[in-house]
Amino acid sequence: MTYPPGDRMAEGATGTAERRGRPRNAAVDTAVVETVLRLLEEGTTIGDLSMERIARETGVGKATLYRRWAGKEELMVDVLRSLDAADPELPGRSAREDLVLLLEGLRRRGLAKRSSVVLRTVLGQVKAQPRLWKEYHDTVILARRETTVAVIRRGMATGELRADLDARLLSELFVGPMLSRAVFHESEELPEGLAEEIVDAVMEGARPRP
Amino acid sequence: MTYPPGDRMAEGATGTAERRGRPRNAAVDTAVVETVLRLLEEGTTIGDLSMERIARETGVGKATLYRRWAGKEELMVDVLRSLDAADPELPGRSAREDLVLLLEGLRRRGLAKRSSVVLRTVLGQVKAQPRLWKEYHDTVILARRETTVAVIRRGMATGELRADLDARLLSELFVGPMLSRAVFHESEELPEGLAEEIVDAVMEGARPRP
DNA sequence: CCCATACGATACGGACCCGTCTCGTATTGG
DNA sequence: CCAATACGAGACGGGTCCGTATCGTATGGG
Repeated sequence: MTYPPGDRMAEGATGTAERRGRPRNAAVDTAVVETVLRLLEEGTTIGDLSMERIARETGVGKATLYRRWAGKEELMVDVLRSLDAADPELPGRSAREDLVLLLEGLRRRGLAKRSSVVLRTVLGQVKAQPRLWKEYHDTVILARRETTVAVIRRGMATGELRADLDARLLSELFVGPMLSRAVFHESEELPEGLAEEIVDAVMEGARPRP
Repeated sequence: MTYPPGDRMAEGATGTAERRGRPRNAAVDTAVVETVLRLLEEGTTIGDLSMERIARETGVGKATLYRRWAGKEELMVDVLRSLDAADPELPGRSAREDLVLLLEGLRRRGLAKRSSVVLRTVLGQVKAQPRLWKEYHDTVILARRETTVAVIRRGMATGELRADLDARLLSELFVGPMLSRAVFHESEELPEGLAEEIVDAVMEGARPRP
């Protein structure tokens, strides 16, 4: 699932592309990333994640790690990539349906300890690891926002949604409540049906209709 | 501003309450907490914060730290406490006004690097430091939610807000969009007037009114 | 067959950290 | 004045980590 890097060691230009000796064991790449995810799920901080420990827990030599990644940061970037979940299919029949599907995707993601823990951890390391943050922000956060904004615009075009509001603001009206629950609270607070509840409530508004 | 602890060392019950020798320098308590906040603002991870470094950067002996706090976790709890910002005064004239004030408080908080960075950092350490999380969750997150829910209920009672929705869900409709911006995006995305925009949009709903 | 490379294991020097303790000095109460 | 405590500085033993190097052993390509 992970797709670790090609060879990063390249000391000189000596490298003829033809690799000669024993080939790398691809299973190791996967196993390492899985170990990191498991440790994160179990509550380990990025700060507490050492290459030494990762090697130990994977049952692998340190050299095997350094043969693949130049350091912790490089490894982490690959770990993040491995979390890229496919966006849900959006049938496009109605804005409401698409929005519910999007939020439902978020809800499931919040329920999967794996991504929610990683999410929190990543958020906490933003400034310390600008590369990690940029990677995550650009590939995950911005991508989701663009998808959502596109749905909003379609809804505006069909008259399903008010066209007099900023599309991005509107998208966050839908997404924000689900995200804040996923990030700030616990998984018991992400019950089934929450996606519909939020979408319908935002659609109708908080003010009583006459 | 910070109010560090009384003496935590209490080895035995020997402690007669009358303190004899040189009294502690209260300025040190403040200076230490300020140092930690500064380091966090500058992007230091909790994991990279060592007692040794905190002492060094504050210009203080390690013993001085350990005289006040039993360890890093205790110190961090006090750091978090020092961030408790007074909740804004809620005049209670209308739900809309109160909600705008609440969200405006969040916006300002997101703008203050100090709290937003600490917020992200804390979120990232949740599982690794259950005590920290509980402290933060209970004193900050739950308190805010309760305040918001109270406002919502008042609005329901006066007919300003729909009474057919769960008050907590409704509160998150208002708070979530502001929070998700503050946490996931950058401070340029927290423009003046955002609080009103969100409140009004949620009030009216996303569906066109007839 | 043979040589390049991968593998797990482990040792290495250097860095930093923890929490305690000991200096010499400052500052208080009694 | 004196006993008690605080202070900055830093030594101390014990730990973990980093990134590199070196084992002996697998496992492939040419």
